[in-house]
Amino acid sequence: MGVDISDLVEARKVALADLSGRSIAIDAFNTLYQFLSMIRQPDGTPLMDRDGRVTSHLSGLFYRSAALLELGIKPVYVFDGKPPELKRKTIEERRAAKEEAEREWKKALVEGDLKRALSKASRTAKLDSDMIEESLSLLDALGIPWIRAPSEGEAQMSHMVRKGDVWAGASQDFDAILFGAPNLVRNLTLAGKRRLPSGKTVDVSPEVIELADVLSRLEVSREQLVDMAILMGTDFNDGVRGIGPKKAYALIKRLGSLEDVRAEGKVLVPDEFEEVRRIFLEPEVTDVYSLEWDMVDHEGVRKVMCDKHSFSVDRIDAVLAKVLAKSDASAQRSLDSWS
DNA sequence: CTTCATAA
DNA sequence: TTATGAAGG
Repeated sequence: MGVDISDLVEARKVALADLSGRSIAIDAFNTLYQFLSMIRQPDGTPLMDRDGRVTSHLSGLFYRSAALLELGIKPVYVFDGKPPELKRKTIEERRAAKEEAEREWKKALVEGDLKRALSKASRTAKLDSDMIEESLSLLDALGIPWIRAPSEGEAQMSHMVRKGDVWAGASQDFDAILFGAPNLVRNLTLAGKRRLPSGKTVDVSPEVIELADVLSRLEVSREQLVDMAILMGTDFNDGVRGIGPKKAYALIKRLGSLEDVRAEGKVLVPDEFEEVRRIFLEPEVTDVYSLEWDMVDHEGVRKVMCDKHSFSVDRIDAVLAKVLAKSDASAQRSLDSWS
């Protein structure tokens, strides 16, 4: 979820190939949830290994990561740590929504309504600690670095972009903008198309959102953008009833800050606004990490994907062959540059 | 989601 | 070559 400021920002469409040579910190939870909700059979059943364990997240993580490497894009996955206390309510609401979706999925199946079944199933995605561990093993085997954030993954990712250790953060959520990431990539997907719940396909291409561009267009500071988000509602507070992006923008433009909005007395500013501000402006992050992209451990990938999780050896090998060809080529280029 | 096979 | 649908685990 996160904050929906899509109406307030402009994104620049890019081709995946334009991102070649860049390092990108990817919001791991956001990405894995995407895979878990989308990679399903027509009745909503996720992919599973021979032991009945869900493998949709591994399928997505493997094919996408391999393709990024092949394109010369250097991914680092950033996992969430302990959520801020203020997120508790959001987490509980999501859990309840998943249970409800689970019931509706089963109901739709009984009624034989496959379209509705798939749509409901996609909202039941759950990421457990085993799935996270499996994902980390796969990334290790692929030679892709990962980081466990002390708290919010998006905060950690944004911190790394701010420091210049990576070029951009990647997530479907806009929160990285509020956390101060200078560059955010959305729709970091391979296929240029996405199937909607309706069954229709729409073109989607990666897009870049620049924090500086957002702020200069709106003529606000990041602090003011965060204040707008608090009025609209974030993962850490309920928004003010009746206030969306337009009204939040108008209010902050006219009055300047939440203190001033409160002083005017017309809008009931959320009580916890100062704490939510601190989450976005002074988040808990770490500088203890190393970004190293290693050689792909072919045998290791096979172990995780094929031995443990029933993926086809042929398919895995075919993808790895392309990645290895690419890394051999770059190794050759760097050797050439010495001569 | 990405890949694969098949059709236009 | 591009579009579409089924399969993948």
